[in-house]
Amino acid sequence: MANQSLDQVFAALADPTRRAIVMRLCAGEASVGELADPFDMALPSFLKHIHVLETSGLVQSEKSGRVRTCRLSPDALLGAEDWFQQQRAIWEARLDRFEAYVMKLKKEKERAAVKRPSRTTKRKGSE
Amino acid sequence: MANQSLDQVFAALADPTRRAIVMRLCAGEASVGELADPFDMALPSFLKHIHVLETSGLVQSEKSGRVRTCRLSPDALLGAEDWFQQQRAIWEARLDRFEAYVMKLKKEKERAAVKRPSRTTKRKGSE
DNA sequence: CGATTGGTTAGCCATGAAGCTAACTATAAG
DNA sequence: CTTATAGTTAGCTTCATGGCTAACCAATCG
Repeated sequence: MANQSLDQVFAALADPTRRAIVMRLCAGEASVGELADPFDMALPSFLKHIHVLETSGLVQSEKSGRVRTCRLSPDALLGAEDWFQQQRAIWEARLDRFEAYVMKLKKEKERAAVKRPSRTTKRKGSE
Repeated sequence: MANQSLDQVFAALADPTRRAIVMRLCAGEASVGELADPFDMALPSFLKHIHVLETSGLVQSEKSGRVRTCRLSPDALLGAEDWFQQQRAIWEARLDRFEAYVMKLKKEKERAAVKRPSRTTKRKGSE
């Protein structure tokens, strides 16, 4: 469910047109026509992008009269951002452990160097 | 250039298999075989995913002997995370402005209510 | 050397994504 | 009522993606 959503959010953001739309909507809501204006693209093609953004949950829209107004719905965006932050947390934890490991190795090497100087300490550093 | 890269990074992350690989690699490097093991997928299919991750810049790999070892290269990941943070910054700035605007409206309405009480104040709240 | 393991290449297929035009609906505007 | 505007639907083409099998290196192991 959340995975499904991540699939769709990332897929939606993989397209430069759609990223541009999201960026535009960050600055405030807009009608389909206003959104489509900067793009050299037929309206039906453009509408598909809007639809992709809607089904990904990144954008909501509502029609009043003959104009459809789109706004960003930031939840999906935040969800994706969370994913990055989780990965980064894991990554950084690992780096810390790795660094600690390297420091340990270094100290052991120093101690060994004191005990028996001049020996090409072979390091078996497979991760 | 950076846009091109964002395209590829987001496209890479739109696939659950590839996200799983990235998550796995956050915990440390691994060989192609180790990475492929949890997945019920033919090796050539799996290799394509690895390749997508490599061309997106998310993963680096190097072959020694007959085993190819993959590691995460966090730059692309951080680049994508930056994109989110920029959008969020813009979004939040807008929200602040919007809130200020609403507060202003509210105060004006209050002042108006004092001047001439009992009148259905029609709000022209477009944006 | 011969067999095994780990990865790779080539090529096929089905599906989906991204673009288009043409034609249609429905609300404003004159 | 008529026309223009804003969006929508249908249907087509083209190309990319994700999966497969079969066959092929190239290191290791026995």
